[in-house]
Order: sequence, then C-alpha cells, then structure tokens
Amino acid sequence: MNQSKIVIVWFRRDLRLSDHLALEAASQQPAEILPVFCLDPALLESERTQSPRLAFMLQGLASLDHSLRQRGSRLVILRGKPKKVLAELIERVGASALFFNADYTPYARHRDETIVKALPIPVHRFDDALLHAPGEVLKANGEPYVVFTPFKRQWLTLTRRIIAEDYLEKARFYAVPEDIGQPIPTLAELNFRSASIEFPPVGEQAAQQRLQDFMQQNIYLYGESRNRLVAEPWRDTRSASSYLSPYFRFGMISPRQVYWAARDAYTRATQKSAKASVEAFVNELIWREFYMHIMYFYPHVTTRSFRTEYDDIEWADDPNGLQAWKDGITGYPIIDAAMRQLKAIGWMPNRARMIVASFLTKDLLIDWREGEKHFMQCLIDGDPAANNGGWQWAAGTGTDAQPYFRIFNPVSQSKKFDPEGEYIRFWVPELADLPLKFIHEPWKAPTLPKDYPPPIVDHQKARQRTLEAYKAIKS
DNA sequence: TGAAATGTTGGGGCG
DNA sequence: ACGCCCCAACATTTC
Repeated sequence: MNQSKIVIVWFRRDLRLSDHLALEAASQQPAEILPVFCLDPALLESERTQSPRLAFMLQGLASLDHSLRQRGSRLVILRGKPKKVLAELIERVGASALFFNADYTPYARHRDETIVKALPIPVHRFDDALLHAPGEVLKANGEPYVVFTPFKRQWLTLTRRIIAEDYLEKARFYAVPEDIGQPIPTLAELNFRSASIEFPPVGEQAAQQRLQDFMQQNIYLYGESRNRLVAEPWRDTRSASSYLSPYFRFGMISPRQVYWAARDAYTRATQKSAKASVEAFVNELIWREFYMHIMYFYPHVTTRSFRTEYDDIEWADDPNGLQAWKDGITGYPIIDAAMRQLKAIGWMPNRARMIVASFLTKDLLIDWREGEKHFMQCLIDGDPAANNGGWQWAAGTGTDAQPYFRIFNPVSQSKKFDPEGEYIRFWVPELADLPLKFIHEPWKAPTLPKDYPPPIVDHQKARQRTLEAYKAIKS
C-alpha cells in the first residue's frame, strides 16, 4: 500500500489535459493523480473497430503519454475488461477515488453503470463531452427534442464556459512505478493489419494548432466553402472544412473550447457573411450534440430506424453493388472519388458523405446499416451517434430526416460541388485527362476511359424503384 | 442540407 | 401591326 493518497483519472474519449473536467476535479483532491487508459477487448473485437481509427487512437495515447511524462508521470495502459483491470489497479496502488468523463453511447453507459456499482471506492463522473449533456436540453414538457431547429434554439439559451487553465499547474501527478501497466501496443500486437493511412498530425497540440489556424481566417468562409469537396483536407490552405472531427472523436480538444473560439471569431467579424459563416460552423457543433442526445434517449436507433415504420422497407440484396460502392468502382465519378478518399485517408468532407449515403440508400437501395458499418470501419472520426444520425438522415428513416423522396442526383451534385472536377481528378486518376465536359458523366464521352467502369445503375430508373419501395411503406 | 414534373410568363420569329 | 407558336426562363407543385 502506498503512503501517498492516489486518485485515478480514467481517460477514454478525452485524450487531452486542458479543459478536462474529470482531471480538473481530481486535481482539487489532496492526492496524486494516476492517469489510466483501458484497452477493452470488447471494443477491439468489434467489427466496427478497424485499424485506421485504432491507429489514430494509439498515436493519441502516445501523445498523451508524452505530455504526462513532461509532468513527471505517464499514461498507464491496462488491457482487459475495465471493471476487472481497474479493480486490480485500485487494489494495487490503494487508490481512493476514480474520476472520469461520461460517454453517452449505449455500450459505454452500460459498462460505466456496472463499474460504478462494482468498485469499492467513490466514482466521480462528469459531463464533459458536450457543452450541454443529455437531459439539459428538454422541451417545456420535459421531453427530449426530436427536431433539430427547436433543439438548437433551446441549446443556444444555455451557457457553459471553459474551465480555468490553472488546475494543471496545481495538479500533482503520480510518478508511476515501471511495473504498473503495459506499453502502448502496436496494431500488429492487437492482431490488426497496419493501416496504410495518411494521418493528420495527432494529439492535443496538433488539435490546438488546427483550431487556431481555422479560427484565423477560414471560419469566415465556412458558409460557402464547407460544401466544397476538398481532396487533401489538412494540406489545403483554402481549408473548406475545419477538419477538427478526428480530434473531437478522441477528445483531443474540448468542445467548449471550440465553441468559445467560434464565439470570439463571431465578435471579431464585421461583415454579415463572415458572421453567417461562424453561425454555420456553430450549427455543426450543435448537430453533434443533437445526435448524441438522440442516441441517448432513443437507443433503438443503433439497430433500427428512428421511425420504426421504415424498418419494413424492402432493401435490395446486392452484395456486388455494396462492394462496388465500397471500392469506388460504381462508374459515377463523384461517388468513386469520395469512396476512394475514404479508404485512403479515413475521412471525407461532409458533403461527400451525404452524396455517397444518398447513392447507397437511394440509388442502390441498400440498407443504411451497411453504409453506417462501413463508415465506422473506415472513418478516423467515426462516432456512433453522429454517424448513425447522418445515415438515418440520408436514408430518410431518422429524426429530423429529409423526406424519403429527396434523392440526390449524383451528376448534378458533382457539377455543383466539384465544378472544376478537381476532386474527381485527384481521387480517380483514370479520369484525370478527361475534358471537363465529361468529367461528371464519363459515359457520355466518345470513348469511356480505359479501366473505368460504366455506371452500375441508371439513376433515373433507380430513383423510380426507390420511390416505389418507400411509397409501399407509407400506405 | 433536392430534383423532376408541371405550370406560367413573355420575348421574338414568322406568316 | 397582329395573332400564333415556340421555347427559354422562372415559379410552383409533386415525389
């Protein structure tokens, strides 16, 4: 048993030190802080966890560990079921309390409830992942919102500030003995193939840098530029997207900090369009919170449609179509460019996500859950709630969803959001030399470029088929 | 954060 | 000069 009192801070989706509620609370204790991360075999074995996001996370752990070492401690890695390995650690070091930030997904809630009950020491849980936690944004009758706009209106009436930075100076971190925990494993040690993915810089510092860069200038263009299809998001100085989502996913940056940085940017803005751009960005932050609330209050969305009547849709059984979509060989350049970008860098601009989701569900009439799963496997920012919300929106089965008859035309979307064909040429090199006139619909060219397939579906026919399939539900 | 089908309007060509 | 038609441009409805 150790003489000095020890409290454990359990890091999960909050791989940072700044503006971290659990860490701040732990630092008020007359005790030393032992930072821990658990590699839960259940998550490693999930078919939704694949190497790209896992690799991003492992680098994030290394980065957090590095910061902790500068403070005389280190990140203890435990492998096994959290309940078991945490109990062992508590016993081993004689810890007096456990601190962590809440995770609102159904799996995490169940896991955390069990742990709180089982552990012999006090557990302190904090609402850190959102500005306003589930339950804090409710209708007058006490029910959760299921429509975005009124949710947003209510959300904006609430305030949640950044916490003062000085807790980090007061915090005393435990100098962890060498024989506690394990080293951060490699992908191979976790039985994953290495991800041949080109990452943005990982970690809290990188996230701060990204935020600063974005708030400097590009946020003021966001209103127009966010729809632009950007081929290389972290190299592109025109930076149509904030490209903060991977950092959000692992809490390498706090949502409060991003929100208040945007508010400052709003204050500095003079032009109307600049202010509107900031508002558009803040909207995206609120969508993130909205979907987490939805999954919290309506956990059935993880397996079924939010509007359960849509569970009866007769989806097509089309493994070849699904594979062509995943591989980016559908014959629709905009679809193929986006899907190849996803595979290559684990990320897509939001507009591209909407276009390919509409194509899978409405043109191929394939179950949105197939797309949801594939996105979770590929995206470095893959978040269960946001991803599910986005897919159900696209499929028209969700809360606040677009009507079922709203079907994107992949060619007109392509012309509208990639007018010069820049994005297509970058990700579909077979088409690089095709004149602009044919870049969005190469089947109209005198000869189809070598190695590029004809379209796997006729959009007009597919559209009719989908309208009928959805109409069958309504009657 | 749709797209297609259908309706309406108005300018211009033409007998 | 007039009426008629065509059709682009825009508006509205429908899916």
